[in-house]
Amino acid sequence: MKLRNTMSGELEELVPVVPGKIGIYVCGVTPYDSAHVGHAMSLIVYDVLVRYLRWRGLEVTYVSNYTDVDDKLIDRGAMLGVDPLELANQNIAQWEDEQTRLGLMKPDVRPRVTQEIGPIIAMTQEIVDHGYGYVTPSGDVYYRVRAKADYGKLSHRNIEDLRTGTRFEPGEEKEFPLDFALWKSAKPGEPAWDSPWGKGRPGWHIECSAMSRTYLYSAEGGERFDIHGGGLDLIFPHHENEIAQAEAAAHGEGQVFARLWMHNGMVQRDGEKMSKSIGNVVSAADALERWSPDAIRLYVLNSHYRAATNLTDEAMAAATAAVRRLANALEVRGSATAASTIDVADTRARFVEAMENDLGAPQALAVLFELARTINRARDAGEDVRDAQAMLRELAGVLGLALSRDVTVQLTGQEMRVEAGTLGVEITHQEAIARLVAERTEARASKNWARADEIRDELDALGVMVEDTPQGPVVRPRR
RNA sequence: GGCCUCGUAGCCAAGUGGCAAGGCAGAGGUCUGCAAAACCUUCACCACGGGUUCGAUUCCCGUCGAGGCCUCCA
Repeated sequence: MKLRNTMSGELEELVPVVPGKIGIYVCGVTPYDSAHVGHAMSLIVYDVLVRYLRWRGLEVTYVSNYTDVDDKLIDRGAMLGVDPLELANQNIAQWEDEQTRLGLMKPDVRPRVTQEIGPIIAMTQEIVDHGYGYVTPSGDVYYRVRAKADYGKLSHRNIEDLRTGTRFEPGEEKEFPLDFALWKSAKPGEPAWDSPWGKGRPGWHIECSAMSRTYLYSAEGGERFDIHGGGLDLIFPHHENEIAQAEAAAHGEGQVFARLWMHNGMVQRDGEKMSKSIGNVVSAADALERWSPDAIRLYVLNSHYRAATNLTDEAMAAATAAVRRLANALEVRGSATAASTIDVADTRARFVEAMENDLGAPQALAVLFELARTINRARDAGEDVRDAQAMLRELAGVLGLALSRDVTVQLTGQEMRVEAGTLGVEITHQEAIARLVAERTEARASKNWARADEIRDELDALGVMVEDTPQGPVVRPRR
């Protein structure tokens, strides 16, 4: 598989550090507020990467963190009058619930800064010991940017470029404006932990260097792991600094740490940046309320992960309809009278080819749509499409699309299939619906079309539509 | 100001130096009691101006426009 490496800017073959295994670290959120669709997009991208690699037989260790103590959390906590650590807990709990609803796999490890203080202090000490960090009289510890000749290699900047516009803030004890905090001494009332430099807390970037080391370095792999991912906006300074810290701790100038850096593009809303000030931020909760998990995922996968995507209501409606199209191709209708002529191996090969090329989910999706059309056509021709449907379900599953999650309900003695999952809508009034559907079936049998149509309107009022198939009526949530 | 992306049909969005994927929407048709679903047909002068080339949407330069980073950000 080839992936675009931000470090080199080139497509690079993914060669596992340890054969057969892949270690991935993805930067998660700082939970000072609810998560939004941008966070969802990011995790969907890496979720699909992990699913794909596992499907291809690799043993993947997937780590994604929470930065649960940080300036913004402290500020927000103070504003709301709540304990910042408690605020983080609440937002993490909400976000984890949303992640589950979005169909995101749980990472193998979800480390939190507050639970990794020991390893963070240890790494900070190593950086200081190796001459890349220094301690100030107030008990802050800074990273000495100028100590590292290749600082800026990820974001392709040099220290002179970066220095433009920076200056010392009053009261800072830095040697150089670009130096960044590894450890911050505690102010009164702030969350704090004991350290060799007094009470304090970790700086922003150190946690990821320390936690990826804890969970992804291995005896065979040494001081490196395979993939580090996150949003494009994290390239500088966050990821640049992670590299600097990890390499300083490892006492190396050559590239160690993550072998391949992946960055996903940003989600825009109606062509504009999502921002609090514009008031156009779509929260994960908003998104889950309006659109199905599959529609959100399909929307994300429809564009390449590195590109910025433009979230519009129309695009989401299109994604919703597109999900339905795939789900419809999985329905069993009629009985087959002929063997299948569909080449599922070819479909699978084209899917793999698309995914191998820098996670080409848009093209992989196109392969699925083509398969759906082929299935529908073959089904109409009376072919046995079960193998093709199984392939469609399998490949959609690799992308994390659940497609239909049909439930069959047995009510008033009549079996009726109710498809709910594809639209993420709960079906209510099941008994009334079942009764009306049964009555409509009778009306249709006696060619009482007026009554049949009237019942359709009544069902519409209950939020569902009824579709007649050779196997009987199917009830779906109304669009 | 510096670094870096991107500008493709009504909308979302792939992609390639040699007649432009896919989805949604639209139009016509088949099927259906009617619908729905499905199938068939149809729908693009690839921002603009130069250049390189036998040939560019694809490479290079410029213009305009959008976005990211340079301070917190998925």
